[in-house]
Amino acid sequence: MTSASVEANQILVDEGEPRRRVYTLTSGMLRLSIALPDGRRQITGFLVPGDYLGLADEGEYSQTAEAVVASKLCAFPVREMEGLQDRFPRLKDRLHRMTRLALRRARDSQMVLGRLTPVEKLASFLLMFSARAAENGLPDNPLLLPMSRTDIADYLGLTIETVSRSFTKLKTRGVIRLPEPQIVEIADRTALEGISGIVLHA
Amino acid sequence: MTSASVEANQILVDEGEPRRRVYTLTSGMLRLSIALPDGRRQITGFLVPGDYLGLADEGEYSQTAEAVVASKLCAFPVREMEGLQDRFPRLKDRLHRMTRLALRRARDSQMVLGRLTPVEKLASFLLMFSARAAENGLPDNPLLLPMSRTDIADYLGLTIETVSRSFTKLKTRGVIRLPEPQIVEIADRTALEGISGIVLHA
DNA sequence: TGACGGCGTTGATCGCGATCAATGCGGGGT
DNA sequence: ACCCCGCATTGATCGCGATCAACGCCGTCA
Repeated sequence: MTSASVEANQILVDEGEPRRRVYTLTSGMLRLSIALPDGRRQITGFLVPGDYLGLADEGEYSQTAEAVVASKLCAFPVREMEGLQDRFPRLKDRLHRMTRLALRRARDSQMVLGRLTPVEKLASFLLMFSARAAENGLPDNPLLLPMSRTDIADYLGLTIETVSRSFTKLKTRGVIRLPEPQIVEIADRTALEGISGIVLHA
Repeated sequence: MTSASVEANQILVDEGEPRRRVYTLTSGMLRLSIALPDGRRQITGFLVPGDYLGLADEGEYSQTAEAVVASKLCAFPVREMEGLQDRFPRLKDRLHRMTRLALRRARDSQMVLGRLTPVEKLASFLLMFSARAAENGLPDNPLLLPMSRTDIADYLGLTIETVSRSFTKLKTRGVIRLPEPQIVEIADRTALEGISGIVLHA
């Protein structure tokens, strides 16, 4: 078990690279993405402290992991992991539980990507992020979004312009305030929940 | 352990219902879906024999499972499952492995939903289905699609009209043939792969 | 046998989100 | 101080996919 740290926008693991380690994020934030040959990109999720990286993969990583902000991690060589899991069944259960949670979140994301309108997508994104911030003991109302508009767009299947316009719509409706582009104040959580129309797995 | 069977379009488990059993599909096909209050629906996946139902959930089912065609399953009460997993570590590993595969597939689906065009979506859907049919020892070239256009639309985040037009486009380009709406003959697999632009987890 | 209803396809039109473009703002470097 | 450059926002326009609508086909049932 070794520790690792990455700076903002640095790549930690690359899609297709052999899966040698599993990581736990201890601080910061990562984004996981898949890219198409022509440059289109889909962000499949953001990792916050306590989340794992590389759990579901087999053979090689199926996603690229980059730091959104400077981050620290613990790295476990996959060989050691197997031994560890045998010696500590509780660890094995924990990893399995985290994988199942990741799957429930991915299913939520399928719903968001496939069937919500841009404003609904953004509303559900903000609520999910607020819930996850609260879970990590971070402020959940003046909410800090460390990622760029481009990242949000690539997560929600939109363009940055549409993301920006959706922020403006929520602001105009009085549902949120945006003192700074990265700081979201949820003015009316109930309204936001009504707009999102969906309850996501925290 | 008991067995169960459902007829076409019959609901097996409903979103929100307490999770009392885990199932394995032994024959037929299921669709898993999430619904919004206003009726919008997202199909998150199709289950083929060998797949499990309810693995990722905790407390209650997060998705509705319906039969696409008449199907048979084995049902395991979750209580027994825990005991079984302790007595048969191989079973536990198998369930974990299936969950991880389901997660990789869900991530692929996020990419498809968020960033592909309708024709690309359909191409990748057909390739994935062909691969899974082959895995199950079913014919993978004159490919049988047991689900309706509505199901395909709700899986790909499109309308039935757009799905139908995308079929027509692939047909016009000579990539597939459609002797019947439910039978797809892949005339040029390489071209289809080029259109899809993505390699999905089988 | 004819009427009906479900399903898939095709056509016509609309409107939302993508695209193209310009502007503003703030931070960093020389 | 100045000039960039990256990022977010806003405006103008385009075009793709949704929507509205009609039709054909093939079951089932009386």
